Amino acid sequence: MSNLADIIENYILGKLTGEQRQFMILRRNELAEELNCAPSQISYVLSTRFTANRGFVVESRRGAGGFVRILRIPGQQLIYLKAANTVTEDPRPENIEVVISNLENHQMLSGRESELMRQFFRLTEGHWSLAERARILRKLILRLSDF
Amino acid sequence: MSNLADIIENYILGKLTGEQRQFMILRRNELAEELNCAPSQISYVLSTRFTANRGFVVESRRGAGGFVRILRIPGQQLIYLKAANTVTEDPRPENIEVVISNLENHQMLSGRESELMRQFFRLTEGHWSLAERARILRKLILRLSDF
DNA sequence: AAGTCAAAGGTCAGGAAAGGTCAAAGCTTA
DNA sequence: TAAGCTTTGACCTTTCCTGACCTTTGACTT
Repeated sequence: MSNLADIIENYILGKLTGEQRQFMILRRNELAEELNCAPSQISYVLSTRFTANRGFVVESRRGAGGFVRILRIPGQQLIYLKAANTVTEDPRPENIEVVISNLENHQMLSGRESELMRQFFRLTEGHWSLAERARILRKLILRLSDF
Repeated sequence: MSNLADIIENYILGKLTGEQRQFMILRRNELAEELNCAPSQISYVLSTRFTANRGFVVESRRGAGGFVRILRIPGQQLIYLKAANTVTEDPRPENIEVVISNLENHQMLSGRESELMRQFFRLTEGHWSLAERARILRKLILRLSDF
């Protein structure tokens, strides 16, 4: 029960919870060297353990001065993120309805807001590819989490 | 009454109750090797004996560094399981009475239920082998834990 | 300003190491 | 013998980890 992935996860979690931080920044290569592993292993852990569904957002920049920033998201925003993640690749009306009414149930959307979204997708049915509709719905939701 | 499945069950139960732990972690392949059986047999025992209804939760992870974690859920079902395990191989009336009244004391059997069981064994005395009576009593008790 | 370079981080396929499943054969017992 | 547990083995899925190769970014050159 202590493979590399766990060690890396604990290292990061330790920095986050131990120091009561809402975020942390690290250099991928540095950490890899410190923990004696391949840099890609850090990426692996980030993508499997620090997912949006688990309440994290990972941002990064490449090139000189590159970095990886890991943020933990507070509860409410998490609900939006989870909702965005339940949007399927080919969102049929039922899926859209599930997502919207779920948000409404969590009181993350007012009645008027949710009705607005419903109408929006009803009225634009067949206008874009399903993948495009998915992208739009996700973005709409994530946008909401900023207000 | 000591086939592989029982041995495995007792091994795990021993670790749990003997060391007063609320959980234990094991490697499926390791344990299989130690007990000289097929790994899938461990899975079999876990899925048949360490069920939620009997007060356990089993979690696992595959792949490198995989493991199996067995947790006992504090509470009621466990009492049934313990009772079933105190049934001796040759259950004389005294043993049966001890088991039943113990369950009654723990309020796991109503007065009517325990009387039902008492009568049942009284009325069938000498009908089967003692081993068979033991098997029946255990099953009765475990069945109760499912409700 | 444009081009070049070195220094990040990202991706992905593939091998290895677990554990999971399931059908079928083997036992036990009524 | 029928019913119901046990066991096993063949095959599947998941998770981990690395290395080769790709892309992005900032700094330096010209």
